[in-house]
Amino acid sequence: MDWDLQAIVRGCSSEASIDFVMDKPQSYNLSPSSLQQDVRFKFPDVSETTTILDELEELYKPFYPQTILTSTSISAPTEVNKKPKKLRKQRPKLSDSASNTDHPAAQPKGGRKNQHKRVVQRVTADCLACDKWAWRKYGQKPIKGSPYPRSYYRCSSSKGCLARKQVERSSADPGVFIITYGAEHNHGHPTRRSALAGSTRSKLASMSKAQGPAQNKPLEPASEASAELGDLVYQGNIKKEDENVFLDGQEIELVMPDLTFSDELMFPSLEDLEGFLLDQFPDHNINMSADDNSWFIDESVTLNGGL
DNA sequence: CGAATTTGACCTGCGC
DNA sequence: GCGCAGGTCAAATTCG
Repeated sequence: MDWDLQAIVRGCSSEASIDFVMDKPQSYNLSPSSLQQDVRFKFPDVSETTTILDELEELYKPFYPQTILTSTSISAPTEVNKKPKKLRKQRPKLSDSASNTDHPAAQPKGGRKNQHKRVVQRVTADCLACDKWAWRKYGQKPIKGSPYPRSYYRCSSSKGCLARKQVERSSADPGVFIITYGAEHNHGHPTRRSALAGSTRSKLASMSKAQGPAQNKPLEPASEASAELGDLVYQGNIKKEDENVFLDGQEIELVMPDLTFSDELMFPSLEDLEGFLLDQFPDHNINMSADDNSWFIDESVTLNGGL
């Protein structure tokens, strides 16, 4: 068996779930009492093994609504102390706004202390639009050693949200964008409907603009404007020989863990769970049954090519 | 006209 | 202490 694919890896780093062609049609079955991850794989060159739930939790922790946080690493939302309007050439000392330190993410500006609890993702341009948060660009800087500038975004979904993200095109692979998330949202994850009504400017407009006056920019605004939380994407060739699976010649381990966790911990309401599923399985049809409290995700692969 | 983006200035941390 | 680099601000600009 041998096929080319674009594997959508859900999670990050060493271990995650992956969508790929199955010999037999497969469906995901998630009950309200447990979420069962169907597939987990591990890269052989990574020694430390964590569960996919750890990865997912780590990945999404900064974006959880405060009410469903399971970790104490994220403080309760605090009122943002808005600094007084600054004059162009007379900005107040940052030490003046000492109350900003109430929030862990409200570190002094311009510094590099705000780098704890960061989530880094590598995504392709196709996957930049997976994020359902609304982001507003507030800066762009050339980065030493990289031909591409880094763009800075803050969350515009909620007033006072301290969530930040940086989007940078990989110098090694211009087709890959490196997204770094910092701070955390102090509000709930927007539903798909609300996200669609986001505040960002039309991507098409930016795209057309990118092809116009700003065409010499290293990083097109269209790409950045849609640069949102996405899945980690591996593009490669998967081969299956007997019981072994190889990704670009490297053997990967496929395991079927029996992992469960309480949805009550993760999703305070059915709507949150539905939103989560829609985000996690955007290419699947999610059938929700109120009778038996089950969610069925029809299998449809996000692959290029075939057998 | 309001909102998002652009872009130069400003601020801070870090290395030397 | 100084300079560099990264991160943020906010006026100007652009766009729907």
